[in-house]
Amino acid sequence: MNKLILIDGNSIIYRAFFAMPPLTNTKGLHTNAVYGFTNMLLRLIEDHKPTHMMVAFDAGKITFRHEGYQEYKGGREKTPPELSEQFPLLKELLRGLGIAQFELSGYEADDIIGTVSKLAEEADNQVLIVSGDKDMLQLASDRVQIGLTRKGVTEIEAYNPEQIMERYGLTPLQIIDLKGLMGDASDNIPGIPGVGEKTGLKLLHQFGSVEEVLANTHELKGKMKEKIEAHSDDAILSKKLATIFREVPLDKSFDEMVFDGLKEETAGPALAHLEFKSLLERLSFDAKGGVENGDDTPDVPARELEVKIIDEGNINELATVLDKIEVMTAETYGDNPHHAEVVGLAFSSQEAHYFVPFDVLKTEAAEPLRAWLAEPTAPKRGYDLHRVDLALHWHDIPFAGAAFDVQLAAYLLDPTEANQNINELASKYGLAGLASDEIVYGKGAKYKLPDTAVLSEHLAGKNAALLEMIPMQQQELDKNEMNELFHDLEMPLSRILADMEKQGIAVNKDDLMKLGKEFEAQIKTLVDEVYEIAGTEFNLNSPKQLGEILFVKLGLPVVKKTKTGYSTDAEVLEKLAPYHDIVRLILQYRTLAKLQSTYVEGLLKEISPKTGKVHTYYRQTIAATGRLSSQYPNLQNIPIRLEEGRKIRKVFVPSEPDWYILAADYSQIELRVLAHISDDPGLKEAFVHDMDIHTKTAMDVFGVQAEDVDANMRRSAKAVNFGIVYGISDYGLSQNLNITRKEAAKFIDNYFDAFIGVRRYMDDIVKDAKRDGYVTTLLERRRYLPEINASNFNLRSFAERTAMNTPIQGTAADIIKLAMVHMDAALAREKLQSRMLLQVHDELIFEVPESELEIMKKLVPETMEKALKLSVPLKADVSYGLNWYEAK
DNA sequence: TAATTCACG
DNA sequence: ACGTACGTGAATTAC
Repeated sequence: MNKLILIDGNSIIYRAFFAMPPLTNTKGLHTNAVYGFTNMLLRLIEDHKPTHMMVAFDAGKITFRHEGYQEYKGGREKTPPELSEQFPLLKELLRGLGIAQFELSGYEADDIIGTVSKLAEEADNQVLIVSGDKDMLQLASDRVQIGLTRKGVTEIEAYNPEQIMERYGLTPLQIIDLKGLMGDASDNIPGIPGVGEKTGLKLLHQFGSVEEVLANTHELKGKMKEKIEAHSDDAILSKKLATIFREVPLDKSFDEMVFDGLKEETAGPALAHLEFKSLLERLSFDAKGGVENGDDTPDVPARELEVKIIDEGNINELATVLDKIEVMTAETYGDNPHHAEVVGLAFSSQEAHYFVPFDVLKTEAAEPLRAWLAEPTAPKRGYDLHRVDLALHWHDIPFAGAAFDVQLAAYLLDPTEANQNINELASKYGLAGLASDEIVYGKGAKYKLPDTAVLSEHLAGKNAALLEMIPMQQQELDKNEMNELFHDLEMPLSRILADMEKQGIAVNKDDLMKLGKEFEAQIKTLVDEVYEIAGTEFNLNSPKQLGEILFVKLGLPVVKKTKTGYSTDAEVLEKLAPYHDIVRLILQYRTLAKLQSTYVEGLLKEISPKTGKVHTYYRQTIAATGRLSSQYPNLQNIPIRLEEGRKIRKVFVPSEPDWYILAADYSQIELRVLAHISDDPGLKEAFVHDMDIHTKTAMDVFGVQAEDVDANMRRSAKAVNFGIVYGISDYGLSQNLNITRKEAAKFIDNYFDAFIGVRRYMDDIVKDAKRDGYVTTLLERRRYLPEINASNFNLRSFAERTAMNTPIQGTAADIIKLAMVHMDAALAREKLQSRMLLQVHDELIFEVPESELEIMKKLVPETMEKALKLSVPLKADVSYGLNWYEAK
């Protein structure tokens, strides 16, 4: 017989919150209620040894009870923020503890519990319901006990029907009648005024039910009779409201509630994350989930898996079952996939695991396997296939047909926790028994590859985890309506990115070295001058030594401090420039030193000897907003704002003679997106007429005509527009414009008066985020904001600004990604030689043969503008030249 | 490995 | 009262 524990999550967390003294973790989040809740859970598990557990939560503010009675739960005190911020923490912890949690929009936790307990007792199981709410007593039966919290939260008093009879003289169902008569102030259930527990019990002992009481009021007298007769409707309504609904359409089975003990590998990290050290000790769990073993010898993975190790002789065993292969994992070595070693590949079907050492993959006998890898119609599922594609490419093994990338799916499901490796993902999905990479390989300097037997089994373990994970992720993608985003945008994009990266962009090495020589000479002069003025030689790159010179030796005023000492950043130096000639020189030095080390030397190091190009690596799972990031080298931050730096762009050239670099960038994409999602009439009109948006903003904020907008007004308006996109704060704007906070606040207020739709958007999106715990882009990309209800001002404000910014930045990212997918298709469809090379957030860069210049000048901006239909037009400007500098 | 600085959108 | 603008990556110093 099974033993189920069903917990009323909302009720218990409330109790715990008020019962426990305040407690915060090092990040400033309150954790006392979660702590109390956890203590109670551990106690329950120890005392009752349940086979199944489930925590139910209320979902949404409006429930079916509001249909008949809109004032239900009206007038209730707002949940204190110190408590609301703990809900996401609790839910995350429950996942780590392996305890199921249910919620269903429109129903309360007690309805879910009522429904599950009904099913459970019908199936002959034992049930313990845990709550702080006496209403639950109505669910008691010979199979269902009700545990009510006493005083604190860890003490629980269990009731069965006999004990309820002893205590109240009522059957469980009569508890509903009692509440019908008494009402409940906290839920705003009226009941009959003047009837409390005592009178209610007396009436029920006499008549048995609310209906009988009302039918027999003639047997009563005095004030009591009047009140009951006057409020008979209230009593009926109250009884209805107090009745737990036991037919909730829950699409859940008991299997989903199975609890087979706390697993150290998931519970440990979850408890450690909350900084519950005492609980970790009590359970003697390790914060890392018990994966540390203290010595260097690799552990044998927990799962015993049989792996067929493939060699030239037995490769047919794999070749004949390729159509059954469901997942693959490639073991690569090295951070930069363009230079990564490939150690071997593991393939798994539902029946068997295979490991192919890389040397074997290169043999003639492996041709069928290589053909399968290269075949676009043969679907590949795995983790970070983009990296696999690149690594194989540089070893001359083509790869195609990526159909499901677990890393990418994880990124969409939670972009802030995406760079989880397979092990972390596996524990997230409750799949145990995977040895961690650290154990198998050792970490840091001790990193070394284990022998084939250990490695192949480890990879097979990963494959086994992937096999189980993929359907779970697919289900979650379905639930979040992210199928299109995943299958039609991000998956195709990952192949396009790989193509761009393999193509690379040519760099004129000689010119770059010449530029480096020029910088070197200028830097030398500047350094000498600085030493001369300072009267001593020191390390100009050291903020510490520089601070010493500026603020101690030269006695300049300290403008700003950092954690470790004086700040010497550009903003500070600008302020100091009037005081001393040395400061200008230092600023110039900084500019040139940056260009030299990052862009000349850095770029030179990245030029491939093989291709004479740089091949960046776009990362698709880093930025929380949905943007790409670029590494080895980063080609998304090549200088442009200052002329000295902009010259760097001259060395980026077409890779073929008589070709051109063509660049197209979206004009004001983020503000256009804002106009669309805020539906602000003024902003929309500005873009429909393609006005200069900063001038238009200045006109509306300052209340002047276009011709009266001076440069300063436009500059301020531009800063306000930036601020709006970033999630505005008066403080941030005041810093940016170097004005007082009051003046900045005034600007913002004027802006919101002029663009009321934008104000409404900002208010609504923050409200939505507080309600849902996440925000989304137009294409349903999602970002969770667990700190949106934090009581810590800084944490909460940051989350609020993120809530405002992410749908804007993220939708812009969606749009250019769409444009890239469409552009890739267009180049193929039109059979063009032109190649897409780079993406820089709102800009696409191509290399184009002269013969295709005319068509590309039209096709690129057109494709970009049509990527997604908004309520305002999108605009893209195009230009071209002999190098990236000229394409401006 | 963390902190600081600075390049980009 | 609180004290930050949103999102990245790379180079460098200092611990």
